[in-house]
Amino acid sequence: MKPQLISLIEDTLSALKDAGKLPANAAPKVMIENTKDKAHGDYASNIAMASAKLAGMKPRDWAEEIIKALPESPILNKAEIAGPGFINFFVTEAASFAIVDTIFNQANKFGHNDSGKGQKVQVEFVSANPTGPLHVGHGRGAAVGDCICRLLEANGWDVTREFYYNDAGAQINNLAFSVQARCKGLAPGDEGWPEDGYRGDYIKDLADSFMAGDTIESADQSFTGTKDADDLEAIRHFAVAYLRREQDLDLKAFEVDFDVYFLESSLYADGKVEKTVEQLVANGFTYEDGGALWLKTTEFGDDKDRVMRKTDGGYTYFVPDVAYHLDKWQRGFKRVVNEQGADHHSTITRVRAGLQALKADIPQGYPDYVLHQMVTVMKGGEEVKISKRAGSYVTLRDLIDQVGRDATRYFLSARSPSSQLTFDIDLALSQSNDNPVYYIQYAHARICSILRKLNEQGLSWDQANGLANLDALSEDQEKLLANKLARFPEIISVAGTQNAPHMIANYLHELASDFHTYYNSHKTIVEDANLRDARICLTQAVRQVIANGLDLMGISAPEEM
RNA sequence: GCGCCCGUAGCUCAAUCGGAUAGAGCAUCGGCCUUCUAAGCCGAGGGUUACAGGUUCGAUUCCUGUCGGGCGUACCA
Repeated sequence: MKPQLISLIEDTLSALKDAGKLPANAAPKVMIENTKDKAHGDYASNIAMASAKLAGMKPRDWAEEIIKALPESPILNKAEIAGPGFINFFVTEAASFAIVDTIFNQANKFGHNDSGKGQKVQVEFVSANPTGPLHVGHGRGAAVGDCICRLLEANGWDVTREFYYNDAGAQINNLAFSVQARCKGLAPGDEGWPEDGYRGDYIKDLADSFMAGDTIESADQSFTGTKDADDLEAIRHFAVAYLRREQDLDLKAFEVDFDVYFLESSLYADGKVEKTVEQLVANGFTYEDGGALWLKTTEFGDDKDRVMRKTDGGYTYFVPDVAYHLDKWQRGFKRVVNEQGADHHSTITRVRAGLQALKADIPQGYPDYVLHQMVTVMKGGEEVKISKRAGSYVTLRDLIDQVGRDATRYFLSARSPSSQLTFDIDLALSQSNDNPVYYIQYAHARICSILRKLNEQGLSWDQANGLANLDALSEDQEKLLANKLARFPEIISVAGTQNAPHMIANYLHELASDFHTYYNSHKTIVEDANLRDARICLTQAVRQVIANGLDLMGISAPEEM
């Protein structure tokens, strides 16, 4: 509907140019907005206010000229001036309800577009270190990241989901030391317990499993505990495999799948880290100081240079990160989105600086980042501090077990990623019936029940007859619903370009609300077969759009509740 | 100190990259089930959008400053 109105206005403007009322070189951008109040019509445009100066007239007078010059159109009932110079468009019923037919034709593809043109995009998300089970913060990353992937796919992109495992480096050493201490019967606080060791109970479970000689089967490897508490290398391998398996189970419970699990250790094994360092040195962006090798990140907007190679010979974390992103680029991903927690935002400058310093013709803003703010977990009216090392945190799997996958996904992705999020466990548990996700799912189930009820009454739904009788829909709420349905493609487009999954949640809630209101005031199964078929068409279209929207969030659309 | 994110109803959050009277949910109060699922609907109260300026036809949105909160500011990741 919007594109049609835009071209209508563009035609009008060029006619006005021909008439000499607008400079021929003027090219105001025509924008059509959704109205909040139906007294303002179905759609509105600010074109008169935006181009009044060009025409040398007052906005309202100019709006008058534009309206007079509007050609006749089958989609338009009337257009009128309002407020400071808005032009409000009142669309015909036929034009509004045409969306129902479109929805049936496109079914589960309704709302999708091909603006991505099948180009490759890689989305890296979660990327938790294999040093413990996934917690709520990872859950937010998983929910938001997966939803971004689905949105990109709906916008025509070829998406690769990728998880980067930091299975090398100091944190892993720390993990190995912690497990080894447990293997030797030590507990946190004991003499000999590693400083900053991981204290969680899962470390003890892990150690017990190692000492029992268990075999761990994870995604791409198998490793058996050697029962030798002095064999640190074996402990390290075992611990990483063990925790990877745990995280795989967490993700499976959340129904988040990845196409690629990328191991940091492989960058070392393949010599990619060394190669990256050599290139940076060759390009003259490094220097030695105090026994360490530094990267001149200040030449790329950082406030101080950063250490690449420590005095102990090991690389700092961002060096393999640069190598990793070079690898992404070389794999042909012209677009990359990294979804990660805001506590890691300092890596952005360093990774981008490193990529620029490689002189590999990688664009300056590469890669894109979506940072989600911290999740505060409330339980018993108190904040649960998330600390992996202290072992006190709410795991993602706990949450899914208690609240359910759908509700967990909804809570974690229904808010703007840039806003801090409070996850109140008690609220999610004790008032689970008030979870907003049920409100949306209930609308879907209700619509499904209409068809069941119809069958019980020995009636059937003649879809073709309904489509032929859409003009029987004369209620304001019906037109409101149709117009809301027509907005879905726009929401997908905007949410996709802005990496804003929460817009889908908001839209679905609005649509469900409009439907519930309609459902309560007008019966769908009425005597008049034409009206009945038409109403079922409308509600089934609503059902399709709710199902499509929930699918974008990775949430199920139940047929009954 | 510096950088990033944020500040909207009692609480948790929206507001489609500047639009008309700032919206939902929870909580509070009052109505609606012999009729398609009451996990629902209808209504009421609740706001100087932290504060002060600026930009323009128009600002919750953009700019500057102040205050307040979170995160970062490692030869941890």
